[in-house]
This record gives sequence, structure tokens and C-alpha cells, in this order.
Amino acid sequence: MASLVERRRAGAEAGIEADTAAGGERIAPLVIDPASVVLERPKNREHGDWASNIAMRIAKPLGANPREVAAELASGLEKLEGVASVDIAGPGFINIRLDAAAAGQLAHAIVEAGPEYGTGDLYAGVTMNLEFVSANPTGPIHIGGVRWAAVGDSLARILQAEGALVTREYYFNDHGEQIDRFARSLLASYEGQPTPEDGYGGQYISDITDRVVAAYAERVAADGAAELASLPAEEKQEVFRSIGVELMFGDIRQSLHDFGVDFDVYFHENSLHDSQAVERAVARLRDAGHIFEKDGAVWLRTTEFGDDKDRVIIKSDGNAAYIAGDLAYYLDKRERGFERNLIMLGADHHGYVGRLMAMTAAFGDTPYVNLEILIGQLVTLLRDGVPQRMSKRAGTVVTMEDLVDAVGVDAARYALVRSSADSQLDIDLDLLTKRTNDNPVFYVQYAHARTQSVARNAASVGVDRSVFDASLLDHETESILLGALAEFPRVVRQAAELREPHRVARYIEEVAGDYHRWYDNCRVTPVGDEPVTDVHRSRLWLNDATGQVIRNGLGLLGVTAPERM
RNA sequence: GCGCCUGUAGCUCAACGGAUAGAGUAUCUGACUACGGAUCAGACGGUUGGGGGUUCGAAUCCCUCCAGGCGCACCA
Repeated sequence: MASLVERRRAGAEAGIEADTAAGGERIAPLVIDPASVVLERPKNREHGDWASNIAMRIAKPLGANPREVAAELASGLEKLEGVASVDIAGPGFINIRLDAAAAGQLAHAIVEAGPEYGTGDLYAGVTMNLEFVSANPTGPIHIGGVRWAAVGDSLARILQAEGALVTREYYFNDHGEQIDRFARSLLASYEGQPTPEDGYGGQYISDITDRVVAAYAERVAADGAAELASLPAEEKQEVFRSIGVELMFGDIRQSLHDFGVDFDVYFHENSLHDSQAVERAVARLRDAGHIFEKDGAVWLRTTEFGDDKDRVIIKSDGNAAYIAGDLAYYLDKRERGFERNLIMLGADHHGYVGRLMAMTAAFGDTPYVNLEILIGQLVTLLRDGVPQRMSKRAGTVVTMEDLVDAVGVDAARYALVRSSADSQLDIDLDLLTKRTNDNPVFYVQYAHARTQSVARNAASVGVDRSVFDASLLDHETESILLGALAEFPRVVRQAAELREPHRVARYIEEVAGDYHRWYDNCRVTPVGDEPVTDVHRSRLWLNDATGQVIRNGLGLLGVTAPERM
């Protein structure tokens, strides 16, 4: 099986905006891989506003010197409106510099576009189901789950910005062995017994136990149900199971909500079993000839579709295996009309990818397209640099609430979303708690607050946006800031394509830095008795445009953009 | 043993196959009688884990070795 990232990238749409129209005729008939040609904003500003490697790409098939090809192209580019200069550099880069007026026009465009700036149509009208978190209702969401809450919700926002019709979905696993363990743990707690061998421990278990007892007591009072203590053991455990799961579910929803994450659908696994959906899914696969029986169990021949081994769907004891729910669930999503189904899983579940992709193929769908599984690496929790072992059984779990209580929602979300999900993340609670200024979120938020402060000051001294002359935005820091602002749409697009929200975070950090440096060099309001000029007015547009971009970017991350700090 | 992810500055992490590998933080030096100093300017800091290969060009792609994390059920 090819690497997931590779498959993901191969399936992503290539974004090519190189304009070859300015080239001569000898280039037209060439066949080159468009994905290898890039028109980009160079890292180094001395290389101009835009740069392209096209000459180096096409030199070989042409049998020509890259610099000569570049020169030919450059002569055409120089004639374009708004282009100030075109240089050939290094092995054959074409560096394009725009005149200030052309570059500055962007500030006006951003302010006009407002919240729409940065959005695109990459996935216009595409129905997407994004499933994430889906933690078992056997305890509070721990720190690993919080990462998916932050990354998943942000990804949903980014995909929506590209026009996707996204449904956020939480698969609520309320069926099976884990839940039974949870129920047994509650019962044990109620009866003063030690935590069962395979059960859950910790303070929250006794808390939930007390609440179940209280909730059941209300039921007794209301409709005369039998006293809890008088129930047979089996019924007693069922009381703890049903009410305990319900309470846990409510708690999880609440903490996610407090974290700024609300799902459109909380899907209960139980409903799949109750509605015969599992049977229907199995029947469908059986009709397709992918089912066989062996050793008293029902199997899905996943090896036919690249899986390591065939998988049991119905165990020999007649109960459905876990994957049976997945089959029915996937089918349900497809029947609800989702073209693309994304599931975010922790690295501890990446072993499922093969079988789920095989399942997709068995249903006649296309793996990695109709179903896409995003694997994220786990979070290591540190305390003063020492890794902490978390154990649900021992109850030594750091929860979502713990993290939010320590650093707040904005800082927590930002810290979790600013790194690639491919890399393991170390979170040092003590560090985050003691020195919150270390979190770059404050740098970005401060930049936004500063744009708002500048706007307020401008208004108070009579600087308004009645005039906009882009050619007056010609300071070096303005050129850099404008260049950064221009990147936003492609950053959003790339973050959506690659499913990598962290790109947005890194980007707004750069914008914040460029803004602070501009602020240091260019005043929006006049000093002392100086009259208000069009320079001030034009700069106000740039100030407001920057605020808009940071606001839009923070919005994609689910982080607030404060007016003041 | 097989598979997936990772290895980049003291630390936490970026970098669409491109130009001199970047930020934050830490350490050191500077800048407020100017729109918020939660800021800015500068310095220090790297054999991108090691070794091969592909390419005009590799942190990025391929092979191999080393190290760490996580998986390889008729458990969920």
C-alpha cells in the first residue's frame, strides 16, 4: 500500500496558475507536466513579487539554455500592465516585480471582499462528511481527542471556505464491550467494589455513579420505578449503562461546545444495529460475492482489495464484530448523499485503514476518494519536560477541561492546530500555564487588536477611507505586507487540498509579523499638527485589509480575533 | 518480523522538488516626550539522524542503516 500522504496528495487537485500566454510560439506545442511548473511568491523578497521556474522546466525538452528561454519569456512579460520589471536570476528563474499601484490595489480589494477574502471554489457544491473525535462515551475527552477536535473543526471551516458542503459528524460508539466495561465500573463504584480488572477508574467514575443514582431516584419518584437497590444485578447494570452513557454523552457534547466545536450529527452506533442496517450492509456485500463463511463466522474477503487479511464481520457467537458497524455506517453516509467521507483517526488506529479501504472497494466505491482517512499522530503530555503516562483505568487522564482551564480555549486550540498532524506533539502543561506569552496566538491576536486600535485612532483624528491611491503604498514594508496578504487565498486552498489547517496558522503568524514591522515604519495617523493626507487615508485601507485577513484566518482556526487585549 | 508516522537551531516547530533551510522561545545588545513595548532592530545558534542514489537543483523523491512513537484480533 502506498503511503497515505502520497495517495492523498496524488488525489488532490493541482493548482497551477502559471500564465504562459506571454511566451513565444515555440513553447506552445510543448507537453510538460503542469504540476512541475510553479508561479510563486519567492521567500526572498529581493527576488521580486513573483517568480517562476518555468524556463528551467521547459529548457530540457526544448534543448535550449534555461536562461535563454527565460529571456524570451521575460520580454513578453515585461509588456504586461502592472509589471514593473522582469529579471532573470540564478539558473533561470524569472523574477517579476509589480509596480506599487498594481500591488497596492489589493488592499482595496480585500476591504471590499471582507469576510469573503480568502474563500475559493475548489470544492464548490461537493458534499463532504467529516468525522472526527468520535471518542467512546466511557470517560471525558482526553488530550489526544482534543487535538482532533481542534484540527477537525478547523479543517471543516477551511473546506467550507472552499465551497464544500461539510457535515461535522461524531460517531457515538454506544454499543459493545467497552460500554459494558464502563457500566460494570459504575456498578462496582456504586457497590463499593474495586475497579474491575478491565474497567475504568478515577474520580469521574464515582461522580457519574452519584449522578446516575440521583437521576434514577428522580425516575423512581416520578413514575414509581423500583428502587435501585432492589433491582436484580443485570437490571442494575443496565440502569448504570443507559443513564451513565447518556450523562457521559451530555458531558462530552458540553465540553466540545465549550471548546467551540459543535457537530451537525451525533451518530449513535446502536441505531445501526437497531435498524437492521448492519444486516442490510452484509446482504449487499453478500450479493456482490465478497462474503464467505468459515469456522462458524461470517467473513468479508478484504484481501481481494489489498487488505492484509480477511475480516470477520459476524463472530461465531452470532454477535457483530466492530467492523460490521463501520460497514453499515459507511453505507449510511453514502445513502445520505456524501460524495466524500473523511475520517480523522489517531495513529493508534491506523491499522484500520487497510480494511476500511477494502470495504470501500467492496461496495464498489473508490478508496481514497469516496473514503479518506486522515491519520494524526498522538499528543505526548509533558510536565516539566517529563512525559506523563495517562491511564483511563488509573484515572490519570488529562482532559479537555483541564487544558482549557489551564490556558483558555484560544490558546489551547491554537497550540493544537499550528503543527502538522503528521508530527507528534509535545504539550507541556506547566510551560503553557506559566508562560502563556510563548504561544504565538497572542502575537497574532495582538496584531489584530493593533489594527483595530489604529482604526479607532484614525477615526478620532479624521483619517477616513474616502481616498485610496495604491501608488502611495510604496514603502518596502508595505510591499512585503501586500505580498503576504495576496497569499491568503492560495494558503487556504492549499490547506484545504492537503487537509492541513496548520498552514493557515503559520501564515497568519507571518502576516502578523509583517504588519508589526509595517506599523513600526509607516504611520496611519499624522503626528502632531501634520495635516491628514491621502497617504494616511491609503494606509488606513492597508491597515483595515490586514485586520480583515488576520480575522478571516483566525476564524478558520476557530480562534477569536479580539478588538482589544 | 511486517506496516504507518516522525527525526531540521539549546527547546517547541515551519518550509508547494527551487535561490542564502526559516519562525517563536532561550541567551546577549540596542529602540518609547510617536497611532498599544504583548512591539521593533541586531547578534548568537544548523553536516536538515548517518550513508548511497535520481535531478540543472533534495530537508523534501528512491534505496539502506540508526533512533523514537504507534499499529499488526472471531477487542472495541
